[in-house]
Amino acid sequence: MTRILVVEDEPAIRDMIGFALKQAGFQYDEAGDAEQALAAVASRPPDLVLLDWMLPGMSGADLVRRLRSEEITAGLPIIMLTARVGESDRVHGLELGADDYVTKPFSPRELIARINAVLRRSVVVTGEQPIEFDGLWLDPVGHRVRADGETLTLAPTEFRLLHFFMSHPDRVYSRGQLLDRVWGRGIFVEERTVDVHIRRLRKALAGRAYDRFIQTVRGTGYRFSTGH
Amino acid sequence: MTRILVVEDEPAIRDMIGFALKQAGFQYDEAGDAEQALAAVASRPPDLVLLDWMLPGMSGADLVRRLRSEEITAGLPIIMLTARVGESDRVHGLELGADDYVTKPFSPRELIARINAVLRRSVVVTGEQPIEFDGLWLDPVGHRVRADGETLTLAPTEFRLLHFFMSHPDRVYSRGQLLDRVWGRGIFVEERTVDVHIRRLRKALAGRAYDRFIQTVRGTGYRFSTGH
DNA sequence: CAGCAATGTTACAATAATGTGACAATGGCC
DNA sequence: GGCCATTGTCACATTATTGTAACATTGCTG
Repeated sequence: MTRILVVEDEPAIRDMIGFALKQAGFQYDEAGDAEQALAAVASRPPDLVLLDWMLPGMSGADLVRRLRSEEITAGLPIIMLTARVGESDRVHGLELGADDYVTKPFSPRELIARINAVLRRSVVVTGEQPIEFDGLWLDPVGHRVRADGETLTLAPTEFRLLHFFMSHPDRVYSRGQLLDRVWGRGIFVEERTVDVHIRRLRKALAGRAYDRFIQTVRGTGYRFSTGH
Repeated sequence: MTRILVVEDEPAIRDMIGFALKQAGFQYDEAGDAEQALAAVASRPPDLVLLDWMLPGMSGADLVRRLRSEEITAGLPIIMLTARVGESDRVHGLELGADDYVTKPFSPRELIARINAVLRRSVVVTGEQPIEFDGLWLDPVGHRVRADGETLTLAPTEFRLLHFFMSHPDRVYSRGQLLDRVWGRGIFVEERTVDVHIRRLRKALAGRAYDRFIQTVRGTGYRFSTGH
């Protein structure tokens, strides 16, 4: 499932975009300014960023520069949203490293078309590094998990769940939060579904006793931690 | 600073391109025909070549072939400029070894975007050295594949697919990404087409059990890897 | 320890993703 | 022009995944 981060301060436009994205089958997160955007990117790297040129505080251009300068986010596909029409601005945005831009006003159809085009172009995932905890190793790029060198087979949701946990260790997440961040916003499923997937993930990790990393916090949620 | 060689016989188009390139911060050289282009490449190798399909004398296609056949220029990123719209020409250009093509008329923005995309991609491009994994051997220049010394016959698409995979092992690629990078951008085919070609490639490799190198990652795409 | 809420566990049916074979269109080649 | 290889697409088969419900177990509170 493709996840898109929408950085836009106008709630009306944000909603419109959100609706279009949902229609098109994308998951998405929202950010009202550059700071929120950076936080969102850090906590859960999206597959693509839709970025308004005009933002309160740090401008869209600054944000692009910032994202491009960081190793991890350097390859993140970015589409700029801009009301400006001057060629110099366009070139400017592209020079900074945006992969494409869409001029307001735009139709949802156009937006989706651009997104698909850029996504197809983009060179795989955000240059994510493998993560390891005590011999439990996960490679986001290769989509692989190893326990003490032995490859494990995980179903897609199990993989995403483990990936999320390993990216955010030592933190408790409620079922609702997990649904939001692993399943995606706007996905409507029972909260107990999380329990079942936790169970499945634990089962998959149980062979080498790595299931102990997935811990239940009664009354709150679940946590990934190498400690007890 | 990135240097681009523009091979185009029409002075008007050349100027337009030159202006766009300058605006975008590229340096560039110009050539009016294939001979000038070869001379320019020899004297001052560019980072990328923008090449008109229709040239007086040696055609653009011939020039691509020529550049690809020379050791030093074999990996040079090439973008074709073409007025033709026929699907067969596109395939042709990409088969010959162009990295992308832009159909006239094009906007400066589009051109720059394509250039940036190709440049970003080409950084990772592996040379024209033969690649081998556990007895599966592929020669990009000779267009040859051997399994334990025995030559395999692959259809062109199968070969490109395998070549791409072997150049990027242990990474998962979505169907869309494979279409972009093996078929070429702007080629519009069903994503399921990838499945069929994967199947054909596996079949071709199955004799020596090398089909296990092509792995399905459910919900995501495919991966080439010698491991399981 | 009873009673209750939260979580673990299992089974299952619906759905989604992928594998597979066939076919028609296309273009190269003689 | 006729033959052949290649290719994209479809229809259908097969398999994996997923959400849910139902029941079991655990742990807490008084």
